[in-house]
Amino acid sequence: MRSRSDVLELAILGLLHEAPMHGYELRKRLNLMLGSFRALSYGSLYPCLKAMAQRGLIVAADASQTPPPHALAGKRSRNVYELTADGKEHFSQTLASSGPTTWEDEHFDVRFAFFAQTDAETRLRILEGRRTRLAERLEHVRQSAARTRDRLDEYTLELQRHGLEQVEREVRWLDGLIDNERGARRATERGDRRAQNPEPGRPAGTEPADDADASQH
Amino acid sequence: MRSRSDVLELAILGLLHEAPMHGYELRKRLNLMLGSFRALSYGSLYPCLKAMAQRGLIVAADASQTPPPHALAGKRSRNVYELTADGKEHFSQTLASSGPTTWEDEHFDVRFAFFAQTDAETRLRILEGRRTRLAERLEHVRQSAARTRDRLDEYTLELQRHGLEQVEREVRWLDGLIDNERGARRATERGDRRAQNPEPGRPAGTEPADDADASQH
DNA sequence: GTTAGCATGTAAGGAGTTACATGATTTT
DNA sequence: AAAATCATGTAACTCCTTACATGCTAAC
Repeated sequence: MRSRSDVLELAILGLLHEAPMHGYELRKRLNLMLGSFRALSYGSLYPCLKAMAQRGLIVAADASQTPPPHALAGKRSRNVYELTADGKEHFSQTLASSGPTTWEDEHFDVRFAFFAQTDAETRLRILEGRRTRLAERLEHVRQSAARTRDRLDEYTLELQRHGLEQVEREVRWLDGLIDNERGARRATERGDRRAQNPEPGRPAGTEPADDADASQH
Repeated sequence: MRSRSDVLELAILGLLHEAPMHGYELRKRLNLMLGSFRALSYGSLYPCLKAMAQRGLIVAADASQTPPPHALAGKRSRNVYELTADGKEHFSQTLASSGPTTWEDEHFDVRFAFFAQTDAETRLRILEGRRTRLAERLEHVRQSAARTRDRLDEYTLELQRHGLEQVEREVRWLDGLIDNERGARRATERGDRRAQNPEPGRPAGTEPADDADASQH
């Protein structure tokens, strides 16, 4: 019963799968990957790397191997990590899983970020799971909102409305993605070569002209 | 240097300010209030109540005072809490503050939930602070996205695009609210009696017919 | 009368942050 | 040579969750 925050671990495995990296850089990529904010601290990252190295998922290759731009002799700083065979194995096994924890808030983003390396069936199962999860929430919130509506002031009401709208939007986003995946799958089953690369693209109903206001910075 | 999660404390103060309550009910209201998910556990709530009672912000009035529906004699369960004078004082002082922590993610929602009891100037300052905060994020993410765009696969790109869009939407929501507050303030300054109650309403550009798709469950 | 839900609490532990301590490299 | 930024790490502490332990009340 592995605790439910192998999230960080999975993210690290995934990034190191693309290319070896040292902690500092890893952190920046990590912060970008997940919606992008909530800067992960070194106090989290380094201990995690250490533990993963001990478990044999990654190894710290001394910087002597790959001399960085401005000649950095094999002194001692810059621990460049890379995946071991075990690490690769663990990564792909995790990517193949699609249990209920997969579509929880924190997990979902990371799993989605590695969809390009996830097989189509798993992708679909995760998207559908997430969609169901959000729809449940929506229903729950709607009902309790209906029960308490008249007792609330306008600001609280507006907050609730806005929260609801955000989740609704999220559900529609998932709907678009699911449609795309289904389309790609049907095309593949029919042997349509052109659909080999799923192209998540923009889900239906999301106009690219959307940031007209925001682009005026 | 009060730790930055008086969030829970503030929320409790606010709810008890409306009406005395026991922990179990408090928890339900609490979970509704903030976007509505991430159920707060008893393991958090009860110790917090205890600590607040010790600090003299709230008192546990024995259930004997308000006998619930089906006659629950003053046995021992149902600790109904209410604010003390100190608690009320602390609450209104906190509501009057508008420091930088105010517009951080977790704080903001709670502060907004109590806007009806916050004076107009503070409301505006918090909204503007939050807006600036989000705009900074947006800028930061946009730039690092632009730097890494070509190296990313389509799913990661879509995730980034979606994240960006969400924040943009949030900014527009705030813009609407700020406009409303400014309008209400100008009206009040001119002595316009009709604008006494700010009516946050729906910010411009947010159609109520929005959940047409979602209501088909 | 037994199951389900209301109600309160505690102990252990997970996950992450802040603050500190250190040193190398690059820029000014 | 000073300042900024890259880079790594540790220790203490915070906040919260899970799991446990307990007992009352309502419904079937």
